[in-house]
Amino acid sequence: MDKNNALTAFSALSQETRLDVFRLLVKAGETGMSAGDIGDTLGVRQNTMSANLAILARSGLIRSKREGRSIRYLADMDGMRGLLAFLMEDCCGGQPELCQPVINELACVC
Amino acid sequence: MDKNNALTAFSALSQETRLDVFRLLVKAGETGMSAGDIGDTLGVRQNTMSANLAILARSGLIRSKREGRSIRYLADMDGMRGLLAFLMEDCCGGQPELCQPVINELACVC
DNA sequence: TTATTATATCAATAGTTCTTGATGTATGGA
DNA sequence: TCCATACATCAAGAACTATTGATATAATAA
Repeated sequence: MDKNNALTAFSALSQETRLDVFRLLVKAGETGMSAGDIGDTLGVRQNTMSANLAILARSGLIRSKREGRSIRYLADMDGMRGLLAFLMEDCCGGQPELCQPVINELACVC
Repeated sequence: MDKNNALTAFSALSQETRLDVFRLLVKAGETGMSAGDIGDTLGVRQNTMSANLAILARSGLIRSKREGRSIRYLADMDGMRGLLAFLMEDCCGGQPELCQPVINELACVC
């Protein structure tokens, strides 16, 4: 993960539809969802959703798998991990107790 | 943390100077850095940096403390925790093992 | 008070991003 | 082959964002 990857990822998450999509796919887990179902669930037009899914996919936060006529999208947890690691690199000026609560909060929602 | 807070935060991190500032302040830890030192370190003009610091502060990712003529900025780890918790809410379709690696990666850099 | 240092705000321009209608491509069924 | 379904791409206008020079404010020192 370099700086440009990170910028692309944060930019991807800074738009309402794409943030909704990512959170929906986080909830969906390994199963993921088809592009059409995502669009229907969020009430977003086909071409708008397709453009936004492409942006999320390019950012490394989601991946896709063609299944017949549909394409299934899934949250990419490796991409997410890389992003957080980049962001928190050398964190807290050598005082881990400052960012430990971040980790704890994350742990408890899983 | 609601969706608008999250969008504001990701938008704040999606611009190069602001991402640099946040990572610099993460490294600086509790000590933080003055606005001027941040600008000098990153080679960004005064008014541009001021505008970018204001955006980061409004996003809840950094906070500030006036000290005489200077203003000291610090990464806000509570804000960061809230953002991650929002993003990972109800994650992994009930299968915690999928996002545990994210947490582990974070843990080891502290 | 006047000057200096440190930072913030303003208004305008330049650049970027979003959405949309229209159209293209891929897959599978009749 | 022809059609329907599922999704992607394109071009253009609208909306948003970033940077800049100029200026304002806040704290302090002379």
